[in-house]
Amino acid sequence: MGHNGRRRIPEATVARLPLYYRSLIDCNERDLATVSSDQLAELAGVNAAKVRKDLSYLGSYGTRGVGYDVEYLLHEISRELGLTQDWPCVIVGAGNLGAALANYRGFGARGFRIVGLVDDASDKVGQTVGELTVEPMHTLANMVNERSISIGIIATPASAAQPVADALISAGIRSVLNFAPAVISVPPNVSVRKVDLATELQILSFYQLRGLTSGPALVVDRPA
Amino acid sequence: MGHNGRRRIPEATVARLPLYYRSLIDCNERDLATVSSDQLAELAGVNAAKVRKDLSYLGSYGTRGVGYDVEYLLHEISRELGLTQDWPCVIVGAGNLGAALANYRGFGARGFRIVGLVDDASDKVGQTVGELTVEPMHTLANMVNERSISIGIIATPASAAQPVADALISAGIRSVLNFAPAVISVPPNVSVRKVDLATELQILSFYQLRGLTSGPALVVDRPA
DNA sequence: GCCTGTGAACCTTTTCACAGCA
DNA sequence: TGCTGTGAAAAGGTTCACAGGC
Repeated sequence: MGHNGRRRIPEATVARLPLYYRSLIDCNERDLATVSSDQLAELAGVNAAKVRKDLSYLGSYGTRGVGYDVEYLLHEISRELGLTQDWPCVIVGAGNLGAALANYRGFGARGFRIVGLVDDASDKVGQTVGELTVEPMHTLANMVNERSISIGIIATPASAAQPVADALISAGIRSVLNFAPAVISVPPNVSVRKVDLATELQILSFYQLRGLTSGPALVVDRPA
Repeated sequence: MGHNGRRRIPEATVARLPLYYRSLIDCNERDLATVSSDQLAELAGVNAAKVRKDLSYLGSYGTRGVGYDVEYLLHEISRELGLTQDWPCVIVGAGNLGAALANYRGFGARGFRIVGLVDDASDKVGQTVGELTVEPMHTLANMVNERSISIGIIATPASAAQPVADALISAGIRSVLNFAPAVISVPPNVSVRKVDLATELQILSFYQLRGLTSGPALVVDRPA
């Protein structure tokens, strides 16, 4: 089984694990017992060498000549990603985006439940969004504590992003998903991921402008 | 001025240009005439060496001992990103997410106007969302043509993503932003960027689980 | 024969460090 | 002196290609 055991998993690999996870769920629903790196690659939209390399960082979970046991690999990846446990989330900002996120049934369901929705605008506080009621900012620290919230989602305008981040962090949050189009500064023990719609569109426009394509874009193979 | 002239801009650099763009807008609003790579780095949340390298791919637009002229650099980056022109977009999927995106005033405004909202559900068609009316799928090809749409935004459930992508592409779209949690296959002359909330949360959960932080996360420097 | 696991080659990206110009 | 522009070094990520077990 080579040197394997406890090597540090590269960031690029971590970023692809959710992709494999989703692909394996697919396999499972189609009652496949095993998958090859080729099949998994196709489902995940990457190439087979990458799949094998990535999975090898987790351990030697495949069988030569056969492939990977779907259930088993699914279990291992879930464990690595922490999807066997619950991650209560709070959304700050109950505007269009915040409300949509609160209602969104696409959080891979597993684990990431929205348990709080916060906004400071007095016309928002008290409103109902799905099963949540909008609560005022000053309740944040208590909320995080009482509901064991571990992830904060920023869905405010850019100008509010930094103060909101500060508030989340001083409430004890150490993982932040930022939808506001602004860079936020955080201490080194806090993770931030950002999702920026304008940025994505601008990248598309760059390539469209030149008749080029972004990425390997080798995600081909459709007949037509 | 070195070898510069028409070197190909690396993808990693392209992905950061929107960040610089936004930072420069900030500078402009604060009436700064010039900005150094250090300042720009701080605003964009990257390091100064990267800023200089990135900007050097565009040309030698800085002045040694001084920095970069804000207006001028802003103009150059706008041009590179194609923000001097209009990019009409269509959103497919008028659920929570699609509706939120249609209303979202955070597309960096410039250029990316949503000019169509499409959904196939008969209870959605005809509804009004902001200033848009939901139109049925079969109007897509005409719409793309008549309104010169260049970017398609997929905001459907995962199961619809591939057929919707196919429809967009056969309508002539060559840039796709995919919010559905599914991999879509496209021919090599089409760009796809994806935004996946579940993926982002799972990456956060991976690092939180281990008490680690993703990325360089050196975006520090806040007093406290 | 089939498919994994993995060194080694290769390519991209980041960082360093400093020459060169204002 | 200050800050850019850029070769060169280092790090990180991807792909190749094949040994090795099923």
